[in-house]
Amino acid sequence: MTQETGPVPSVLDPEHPPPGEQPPDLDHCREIHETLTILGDRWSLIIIGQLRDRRLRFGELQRAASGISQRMLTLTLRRLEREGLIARTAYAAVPPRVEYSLTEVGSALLGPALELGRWADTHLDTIRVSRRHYDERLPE
Amino acid sequence: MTQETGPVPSVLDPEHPPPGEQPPDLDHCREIHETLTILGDRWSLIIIGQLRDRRLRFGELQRAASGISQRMLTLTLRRLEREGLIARTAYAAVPPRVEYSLTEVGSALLGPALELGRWADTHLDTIRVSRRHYDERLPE
DNA sequence: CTGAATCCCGTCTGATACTG
DNA sequence: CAGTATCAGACGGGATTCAG
Repeated sequence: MTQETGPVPSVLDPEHPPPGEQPPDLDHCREIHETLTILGDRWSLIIIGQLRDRRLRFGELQRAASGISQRMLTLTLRRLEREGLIARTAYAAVPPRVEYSLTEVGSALLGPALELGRWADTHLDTIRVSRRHYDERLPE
Repeated sequence: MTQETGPVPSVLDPEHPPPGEQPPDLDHCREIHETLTILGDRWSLIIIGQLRDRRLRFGELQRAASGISQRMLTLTLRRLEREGLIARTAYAAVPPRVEYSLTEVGSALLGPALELGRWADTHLDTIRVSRRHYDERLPE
């Protein structure tokens, strides 16, 4: 997810806007898609996870999130900073030193992320099997 | 998220593969990214939400998920079926009648989705403000 | 060390038209 | 009704190069 092509539709009941009630019901959550737009990319959650318990410098982050390119690290950090999920601290020094840390909002995301992780742990194997079966049935 | 360009890195600690312990720790979850790849697109969660408590026909789904094109509905349903999150039942009749319903795995996703919804409800306003501030500061 | 700029490709998505 | 086929645009992400 990821492209923004029009107005964000409500995830679970696109027809009825959320009435602003307290318990987020599956029927009144226009925001889940917007949330997925925020961290549905390849790197956001990885970065957030790395920053979970300690602030890190740019280079540390790049090494920690193995495989990310300099470009994508920069872009992802900028966006997460813009959304207010991480904080950027630059020290006027030579060589440059920039540290990133989680904000409260960003930290609050760790819980839901864990929920997703549990679901994944429980069902991902089943899903992989399902894919294989599906692919084997079709080409016949 | 969305593109699959290489081996899926662990989300929260890409360097260390998950040792296969029970409590999914933020450090031992290689799967969250794979999960986000599954439902990080624009429509998957919308479809799943619509199927939460009742099976729906193709046309009903398209009307329920306002805005989705026939093409994207088809593609999304196929993928979700392949992952085993939804089940497709076709009735040999004229006119054709196809119904979609959640599988157990798909239903199990509703909980984590609600968690994300709560996070969104709590913090999304803050995030929107943060974006505005960020955009106002920069262009100066 | 921390980034910005550019080029390039694959994918996601929508619009439209056609079919059993 | 429930799709399939084709076209075209937007965006994500990597590689590489340059700069403060």
